[in-house]
Amino acid sequence: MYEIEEGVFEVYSGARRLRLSESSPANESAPKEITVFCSKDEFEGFWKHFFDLETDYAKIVSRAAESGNRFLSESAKIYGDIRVLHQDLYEMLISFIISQQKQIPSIRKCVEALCERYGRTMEDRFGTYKAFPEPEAIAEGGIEGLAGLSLGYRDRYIYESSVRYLREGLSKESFAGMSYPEAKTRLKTYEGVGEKVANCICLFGLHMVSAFPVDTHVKDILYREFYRGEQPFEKLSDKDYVRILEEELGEFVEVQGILQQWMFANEIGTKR
DNA sequence: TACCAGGATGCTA
DNA sequence: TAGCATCATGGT
Repeated sequence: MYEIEEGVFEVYSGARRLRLSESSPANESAPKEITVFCSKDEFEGFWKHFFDLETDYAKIVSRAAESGNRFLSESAKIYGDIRVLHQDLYEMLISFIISQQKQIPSIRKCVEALCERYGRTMEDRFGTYKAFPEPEAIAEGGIEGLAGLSLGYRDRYIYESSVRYLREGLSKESFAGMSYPEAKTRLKTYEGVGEKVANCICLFGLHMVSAFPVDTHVKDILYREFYRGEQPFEKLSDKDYVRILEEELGEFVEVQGILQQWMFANEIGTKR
């Protein structure tokens, strides 16, 4: 999501782009009005599902708001309008491989550079733009074709994962009928995909909202807001965080990935 | 300059 | 299995 001018945004997914604007109503307590600039068919056929508009989040928001945990409650109240998007699987695979050991602005630059080099040039009513690359383009370009994009050691992971993605004909349908733990296990066989990245792909690429990615920010949250023990932060292991999650957020297990998004947004203080 | 980033991997005990 | 070093690169 990019804000290209005040109140005007662009959203990209795969080869698609959507422009939308938000306007503040005269009555400040009324919800903001969103205008999407696309055909009704395109909205109903793609973007409505992309934004997960079929799902009623109100119950989840109110449950979280009344959870009794100060931080979770606050996060739900402030950021409960953030939805877990139905994003493209390959795009999530590559984007989250890039994300490891990088800051968010740097991740964004890398993805843009990758699109610029390997994405197809697309055109809509607002002009031309670059799509997210197809796996074929990355595979054909070879590992050397990824040089100069600030990818560092991740270039090999991106290339090899792209080749495997093609060879196995991977798609969202490949995971149909698979449980969240089964999907995560399969994803972790890909180069450069560990526990955290696999969870992100499950959450954003497969919409498995039980997935709860634990990164550096989430570790801070879990320790500061949920941990009841006496150990110092440095002493906690990954297993400890899994235990904290089960004990403190177990009642939300079927939607905990959604709560993760709200708390993450609250932690980094931006509404993306 | 030193340290850290929406971590993953391979080696060692 | 747990703990640790190492892996590029950019930002602070």
